[in-house]
Amino acid sequence: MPYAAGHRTEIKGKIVQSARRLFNRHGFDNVSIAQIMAGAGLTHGGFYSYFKSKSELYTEVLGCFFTDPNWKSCWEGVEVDLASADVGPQVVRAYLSRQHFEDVENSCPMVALPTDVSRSSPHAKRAFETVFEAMVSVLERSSVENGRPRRARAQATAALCVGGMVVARAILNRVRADELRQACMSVALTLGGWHDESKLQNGKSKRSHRLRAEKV
Amino acid sequence: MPYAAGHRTEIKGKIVQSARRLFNRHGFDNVSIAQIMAGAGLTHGGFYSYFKSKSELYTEVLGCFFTDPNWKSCWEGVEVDLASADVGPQVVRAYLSRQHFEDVENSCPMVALPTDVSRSSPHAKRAFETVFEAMVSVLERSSVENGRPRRARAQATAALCVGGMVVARAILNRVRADELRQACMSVALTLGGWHDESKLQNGKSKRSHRLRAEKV
DNA sequence: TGTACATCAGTGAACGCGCGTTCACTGATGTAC
DNA sequence: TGTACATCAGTGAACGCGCGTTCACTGATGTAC
Repeated sequence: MPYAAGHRTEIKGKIVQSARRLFNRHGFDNVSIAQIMAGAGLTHGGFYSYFKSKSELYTEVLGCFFTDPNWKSCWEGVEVDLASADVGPQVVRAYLSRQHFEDVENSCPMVALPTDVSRSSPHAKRAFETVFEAMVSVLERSSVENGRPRRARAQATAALCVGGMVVARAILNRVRADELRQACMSVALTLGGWHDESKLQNGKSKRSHRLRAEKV
Repeated sequence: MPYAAGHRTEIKGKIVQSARRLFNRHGFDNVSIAQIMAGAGLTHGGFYSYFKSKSELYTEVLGCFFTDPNWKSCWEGVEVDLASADVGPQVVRAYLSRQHFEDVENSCPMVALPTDVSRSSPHAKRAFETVFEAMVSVLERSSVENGRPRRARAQATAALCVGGMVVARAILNRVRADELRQACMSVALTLGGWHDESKLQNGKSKRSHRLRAEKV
């Protein structure tokens, strides 16, 4: 038996990562199999020994983010510790960060590909749902009790994070995009109970200043 | 001069409407010019006497919704009166309604096409921005003063409406999608100051019941 | 250690297809008389 | 009212191109001796 045991697994991983980068940048339909395989250092012909079809790749790519234990590497430099009690505000800040806004290639697929998924197979939608539920679940566990249902708040917070990023990337004016991210971040932090209301009213607290200075 | 004066304007409108329906359903890239022209009752060859290129159509299609005085027709059966003082909650309810969720063809392009736009030309992004700003502006004017900046709240509310719909359409489970819309609607109404907080805590008010009965 | 070999990962030519775009032409139209 | 006509909206064949997918083949690999 030629080739080491883990060879195919390793190559398949390279193909998925190449596809993830290209899909994030150009969408499902504007990426050819030849491009994906070239990104993995291969030629197009070998693709079908790894996947039944192009659309089968969609599901695989969606699953490799957020639910993947290595997802943190996608946001290098942004600290998110899933074990921390502070994970809620950390996720919100990382998700709506300038870094995530700019790094389209390593973006969360919920930001880069949601409408592509809504036009895709039930398999892709299920994979998307899993990623979204994982995010809601993290936010829910971390949110502060305030009399309103935690789950509903967590769902709205997640939708706000995704929506804020999707819209910020679709508008032309960069200043407005930044303003939108900040507005969504502020409201999202309040929803989870991680933000002092007084800070939102005047924006003069230390934390607000720090956030602005860091250009988060 | 053969053909009446308004003939070309009328036909151009038909092409744009056909494109809007097809783009909403399949995205920019999965719709051919032949399909668009067929939807307007024409053949593909005539397209280039109306538009310089396919991508020029994107801008035109984005502009025809929301900023268009006739946009209301897109949500038949959902009452939204832009002159009303109550326009904020009306827009939120209509936007996150089941009807809007289901009627992909006549959907707001911000829900159906945001990632397509983020990969498109600056022209398309500017058109998207105009639509989004129009929505923010309506929400801002209608929102209730509560000590926090109205504009930031309006921006977050709009992002929440768009994000909630985008995610709801991308997940498989219909019940979860409904749950998500409701959660986003509830939070969005609170953000604008149009919702009694007490109603959110137990969901037993008349209004909550009416909303549920109407399956909004 | 060196060599011959079976395996199978990867190659690239070929397929049918539909796309965006162009253009010479057709024929429906309102006008002039 | 009826007819001949100039205009130009719309047609459809044709173009080059890149796509997803297939498949006969090549050659790199680890193993057996």
